[in-house]
Amino acid sequence: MDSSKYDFKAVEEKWQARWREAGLFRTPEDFDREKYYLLEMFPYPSGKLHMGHVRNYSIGDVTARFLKMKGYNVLHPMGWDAFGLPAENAAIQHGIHPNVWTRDNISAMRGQCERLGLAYDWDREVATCDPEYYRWTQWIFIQFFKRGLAYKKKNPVNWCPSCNTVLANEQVVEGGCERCGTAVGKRDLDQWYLKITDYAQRLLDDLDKLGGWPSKVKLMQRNWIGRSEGAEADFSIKGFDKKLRIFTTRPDTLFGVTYMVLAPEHPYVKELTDGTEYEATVADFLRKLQYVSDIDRSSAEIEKEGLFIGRYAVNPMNGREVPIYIANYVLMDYGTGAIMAVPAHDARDFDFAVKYGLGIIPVVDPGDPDIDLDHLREAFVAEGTMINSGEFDGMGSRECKEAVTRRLEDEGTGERAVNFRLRDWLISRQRYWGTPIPMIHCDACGWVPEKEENLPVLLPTDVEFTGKGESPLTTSKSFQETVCPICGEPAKREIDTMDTFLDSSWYFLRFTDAHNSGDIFSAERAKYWMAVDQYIGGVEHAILHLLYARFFTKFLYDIGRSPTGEPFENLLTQGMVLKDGAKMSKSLGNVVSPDEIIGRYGADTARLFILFASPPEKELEWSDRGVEGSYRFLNRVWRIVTELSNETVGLSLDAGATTGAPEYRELDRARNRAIKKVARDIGERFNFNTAISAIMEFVNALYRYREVAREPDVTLVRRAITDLILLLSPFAPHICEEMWELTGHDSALYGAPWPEYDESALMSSEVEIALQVNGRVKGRLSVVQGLNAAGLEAAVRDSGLLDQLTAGREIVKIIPVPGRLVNIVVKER
RNA sequence: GCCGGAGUGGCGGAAUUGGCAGACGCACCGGACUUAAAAUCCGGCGAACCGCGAGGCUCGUACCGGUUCGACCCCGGUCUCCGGCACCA
Repeated sequence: MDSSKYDFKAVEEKWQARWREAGLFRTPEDFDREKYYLLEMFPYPSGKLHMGHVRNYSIGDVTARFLKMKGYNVLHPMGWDAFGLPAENAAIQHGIHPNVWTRDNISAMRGQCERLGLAYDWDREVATCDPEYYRWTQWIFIQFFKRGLAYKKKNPVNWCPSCNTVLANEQVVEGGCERCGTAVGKRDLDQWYLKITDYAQRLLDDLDKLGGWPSKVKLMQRNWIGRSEGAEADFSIKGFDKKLRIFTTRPDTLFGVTYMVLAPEHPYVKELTDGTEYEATVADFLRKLQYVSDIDRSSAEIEKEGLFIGRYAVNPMNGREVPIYIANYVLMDYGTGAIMAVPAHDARDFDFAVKYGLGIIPVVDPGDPDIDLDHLREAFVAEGTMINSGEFDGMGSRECKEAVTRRLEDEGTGERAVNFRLRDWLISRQRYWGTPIPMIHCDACGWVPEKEENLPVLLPTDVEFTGKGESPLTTSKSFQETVCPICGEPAKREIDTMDTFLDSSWYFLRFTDAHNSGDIFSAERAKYWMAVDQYIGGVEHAILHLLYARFFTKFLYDIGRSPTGEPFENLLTQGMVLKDGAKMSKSLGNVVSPDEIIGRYGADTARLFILFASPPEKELEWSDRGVEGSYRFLNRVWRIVTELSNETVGLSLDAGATTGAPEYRELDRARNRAIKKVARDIGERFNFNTAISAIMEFVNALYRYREVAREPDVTLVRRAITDLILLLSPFAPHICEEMWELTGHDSALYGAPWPEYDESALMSSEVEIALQVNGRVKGRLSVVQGLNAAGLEAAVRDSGLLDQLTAGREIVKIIPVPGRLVNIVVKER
């Protein structure tokens, strides 16, 4: 063993064992102290951690250890998002029960966490597949059901033919399955939904309260919720007694309507065409559409297709009769499933009108001579002045929206309306390894929830995993056959399980009271710990997980359970870990395994590098050289500490006077500067990279001191290395514990108080300022500390440097900036 | 297409938010130690030009322009890259 290097393997194993034995990371239940709830997004137990996890948890761990040192009562738990498809696939492919596979993975990953030195309170560990956990997921579902927020509906749903299950809209990415990429089709299925749309407005409004969230994430959620303001209007249909209701965000353009479009699935379509000459062609069109929707939808944009259905609608504004079409570009599940088409002022309608030779009537004048209203080349969608709009002519289009809406309301032909893009959340999954939906179907009583005292509804074990056909739960008779909780007659259990996003929508609440067997969590504990003060995870969860978690929290708040309406006070979205400019992946062969790095350099090095290489929210480019640099740095610390401590062990910090030598003051200034900067960078800015560079500068100052100081001041040195160990300990806890012990401390380093700094030691009596001429630095001047502007200007004038700097040019003015510089403005020649 | 974000040395990145651009690290170069190498310690390191030299001088934060005594930072425009949404009426 090279004596200039520390034995990281021995050191890390030693301290991990000690921490474990001492139960050091347990969270005391001390409600009088100021709390800090720090949480990293819990992982899916795939089997091993990847570098993204290491980054995520290193950020969290440094913060947790720092806050603990700052005196907070810190809750820092970890758990497992343990339901999901890979476990089931393992069962199908290797014949391992999903539960066994999952448990094995969890213990492997827990071991990795420990080897990274992560200070988690494992006493609060939860796995969403624990019956004691999913019991409460089921309980929450029943509360939703009781309040009419969970319902079953037959609907065409997104179906992944490869995963054999339905997908939420959110899980369809560019027309393909989020998980496997297979083209998603449509199927008519009876499915459970959660009525998240009831919360759309609040989910939107409360984003404004989340000052500690990245604006990017808030914007993504805003767009996802997609609030649109406008109006609904009734068009009558000639020879038909029902009105056709449409939604529009542009009521101002009502006079420009030249045709109407219904979604092909609109219920009127059948009524309007049955028995007419159009019946056959319409049926044909629908069949074709079904086929189209089943093939690759991800390829860019689909050509707009439509069909006249032989009927005419009457414009409520001006009585104009316009033809009614059906077309693939109108969706049944947004608005009313029908639109008024204004080709002059809507890009989609314009395309369609051009293709089918339909009229284009401009009603908004852009006031731009370059735009020829009679021969529009594209739709004009911006604001302008109304034309061709009867009494509204000359009005600005913005006021016109209001005016038209008012007229619709006065005449009873419409009203103002708001629509959201957000749809209700489809939560049924035709899978085994998930939380069973605790519902029972009784022929007499309909859908009835399981009695709460009977929860959890356990996953049965007598199932077969074939990977074909329906959910494995269909193979368990004992599971399906039950009795109705209301009438006691034989009844059947729901065999679908829940989307795993439900499991992860409330786990942060369970951590506050993880093993409460009588209740979801105690009100007292939740009140103390909630909300999560800092949540840390990848941006990929910016929409789904974070939106669902907010929704659940609001619901639990409404029923008097959650003490807060928002779960996460502050959010940090960390960037990806890249290698050679690309995301690490097996197919690219650029994966760096955490185990390998820990084995070669130790956990302290891995943590240090990953935090030093880049600020947390940015992408991080993996660099083997950089890792070596971090390793070298730790060894450099080790050497100076062991060397200097030989001379200072056992010395009291209060001992002796210190010399006033310049090198003394310089080292002491470096120490104070580092304490201040590291605290600020960790605690306020989350800039771990600059915190580490501040520690490096401090170490460099120590080396410089050793180089220059003829007679090292032992008190000074001891204070410096003590504080150095404290500052570095959140980043590299193992080596720091070892050095702490080595330098004669007998108490644990974990949780030791963060050092104080002395502001006055940061000041030197003189400060060097820059002398600029016309903004360019031309010289320097030492002046006394704390000089105001006038004093600074006088000092420059008295210095006798002006003539030399200006070279005889006329001085226009002098701008002194205290503590920084003086700019002398001269006339250029 | 719409909405966001970002462009700083050979590389990762700093810059107290309008005040000395390039902290810290990587890579590279030089010196010390060594029989030698590695390791370590010390020093150098944006570019062009002038000077034997100490040093001087100009340019430089994607590009063009503006505001200002002073701009990586603010404003207008352009380009490139990344991310989100994508027929949402």
